[in-house]
Amino acid sequence: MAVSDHPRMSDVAERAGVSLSTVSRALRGATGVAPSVRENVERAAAELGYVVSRGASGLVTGRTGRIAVLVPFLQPWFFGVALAGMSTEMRSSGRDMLVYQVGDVTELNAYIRSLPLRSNVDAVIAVALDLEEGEAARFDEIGVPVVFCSQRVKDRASVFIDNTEAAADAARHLLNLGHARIAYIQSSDETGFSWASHDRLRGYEAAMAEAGAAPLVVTERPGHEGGALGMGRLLSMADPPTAVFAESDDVAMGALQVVRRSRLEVPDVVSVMGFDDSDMAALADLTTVAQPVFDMGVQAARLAAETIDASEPCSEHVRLDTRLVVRRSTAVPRPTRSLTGR
Amino acid sequence: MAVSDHPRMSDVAERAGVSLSTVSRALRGATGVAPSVRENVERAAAELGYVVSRGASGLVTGRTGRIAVLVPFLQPWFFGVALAGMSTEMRSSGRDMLVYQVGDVTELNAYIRSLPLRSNVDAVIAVALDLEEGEAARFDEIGVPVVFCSQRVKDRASVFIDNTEAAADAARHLLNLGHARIAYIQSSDETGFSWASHDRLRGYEAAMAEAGAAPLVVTERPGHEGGALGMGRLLSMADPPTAVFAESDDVAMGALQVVRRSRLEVPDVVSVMGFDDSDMAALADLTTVAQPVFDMGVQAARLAAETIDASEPCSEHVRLDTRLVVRRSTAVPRPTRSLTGR
DNA sequence: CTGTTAGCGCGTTCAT
DNA sequence: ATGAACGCGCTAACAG
Repeated sequence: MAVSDHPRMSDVAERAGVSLSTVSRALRGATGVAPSVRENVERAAAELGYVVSRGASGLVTGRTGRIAVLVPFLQPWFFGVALAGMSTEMRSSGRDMLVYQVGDVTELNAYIRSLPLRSNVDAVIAVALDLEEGEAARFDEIGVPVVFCSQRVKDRASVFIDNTEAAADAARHLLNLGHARIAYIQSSDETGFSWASHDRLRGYEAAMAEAGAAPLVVTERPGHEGGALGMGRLLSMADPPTAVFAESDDVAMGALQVVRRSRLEVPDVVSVMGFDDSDMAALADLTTVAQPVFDMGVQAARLAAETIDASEPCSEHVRLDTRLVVRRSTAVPRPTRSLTGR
Repeated sequence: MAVSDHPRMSDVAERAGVSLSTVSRALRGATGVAPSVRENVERAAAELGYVVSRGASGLVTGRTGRIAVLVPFLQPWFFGVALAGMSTEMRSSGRDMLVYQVGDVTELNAYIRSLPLRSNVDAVIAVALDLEEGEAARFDEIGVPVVFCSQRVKDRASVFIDNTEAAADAARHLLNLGHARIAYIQSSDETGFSWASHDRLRGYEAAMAEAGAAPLVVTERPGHEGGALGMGRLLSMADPPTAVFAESDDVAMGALQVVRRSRLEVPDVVSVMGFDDSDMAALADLTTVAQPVFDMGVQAARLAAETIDASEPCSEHVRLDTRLVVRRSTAVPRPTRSLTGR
């Protein structure tokens, strides 16, 4: 197979009338190159449409200029936003972003091992992989620094929010509005609960306990389908809750759908609160907890870049703030216990 | 700077008790390696956690095993799904996916040139970049085969749907239901219209003309905000339309929001049709045109892989089918011209 | 400030 | 079926 006919550094050198190493220095922005020469070289490179081969330079420097991002899914809003943040940060630091959809966490181990990471990327960012306490060790054998995004991992570089505190704030908001019967809808699949969900539940429970209110938790499948099912169960209880706090906006949307199809009014009959502030939340006028997903991506990429530049393991923890976004899906509770208030 | 301490191929060779070239052959699945030896080598590599350095092998083969994907945005549903399709296909063909968010198309040219594509990736997939007729030529100078996804480009490998025909089908569905006053909401920003939007408009117009109905087009900013504004304008007309066809689900969602906030019933008062079948559509019970976005990603990645393997330019066109997904946002028109029908 | 030289890790001849 | 030697394009250390 013939080697591709791309221009090489020697072509640029010839055109600029200098030596190979001068081109290398000039293009790399290294010091010790006369400004006029540098300009010449850059022009020659541009005219040839030349770009350095990262493969060749990485062979020497031991750096690839690439960061791998591992996501469980690509489709949900959350990952698109996080990737956008990372992309922005990596663009400014001149690094490239490799994206791998790892899918089911149960096959995570095997998949990670099959990935060409070691000596092919400088760092890995693992996004919302919901690892168990010890599972982070799986990343040790890939021989590349890892930054965790949207999950706090002990003694590892990670970027995260305080799900527990944020959920407690959200629950308190409902309590402060005067709600006493507040349900929490959480989701669970074959893999079990996500850590985020787990932490949010704890925050909800803490706030309820603090207020002397009895917790009411329903568990359904993930996504808006689960939200619809959960709300269905709540609406068929003897004493339906006046407010529902869903684990995520997606779950909340399912809950809202059921309420609206039943022609019950939100928030008159039942208040609904979500978590995420995804793009759907604004559309649906959903009160929710906003988490800075884009910024989490930025910070994760920044942490990765720092780790690479420092060439030593980093275990910095970056906790980002959440904020309650109050919209029209929450209000003071209905006065009576009848669903329609009539 | 010390070279990283990853295991090299020679380490595997030593451990397996064979030579370097045998390891290379075994790991690459080349012929001419005794089965027992191959097994030994693979075990040794696994034990060492060794993976081939693509940089080094690419230096020899001229192939990087990487495909770059260029997207204007990362956040919208569409791109996540398309990337998921590509990711799936690339995983099965053992290639890695580099993702670049190119952002504003106006700076596309400069950005593409700054990207380390030539001799760093084997192919480029450009997703929904909305290029003008001649703009595709910008990709020529990067010296890498390009596949266009979600845009038809003359004489270039591309994967796309027939937006015009799909939109005509959608409009015909509304006409067949008995609607005569059907509006189309399109979006436009500083960059102008997208090609998809443009093509859909043509389909709508053709279907309307065919039925002898007068077209009614409103143009607003992109996204659900534009949909809300557009619907506002339609609802304040002397003779509001009985059906609205939005350029996209996102726009349709904005339109739906306005209708619902006005306490007008969908589809009793006004039918609403979208385009995309995004995840929101199902949630909102929105009738829409489904386009196979995931499959478009798969096909684009497949085309890219074929082009690479054939090592010659490919200009195959892959047209994928759309289908109308009828939900509860469309129905026969209200009997009277009053908005509430009373 | 610039040029010369020696490898980086691997795939591919060509021997054996 | 296996091994030895060469070079892919580039950077780094050194010499000038």
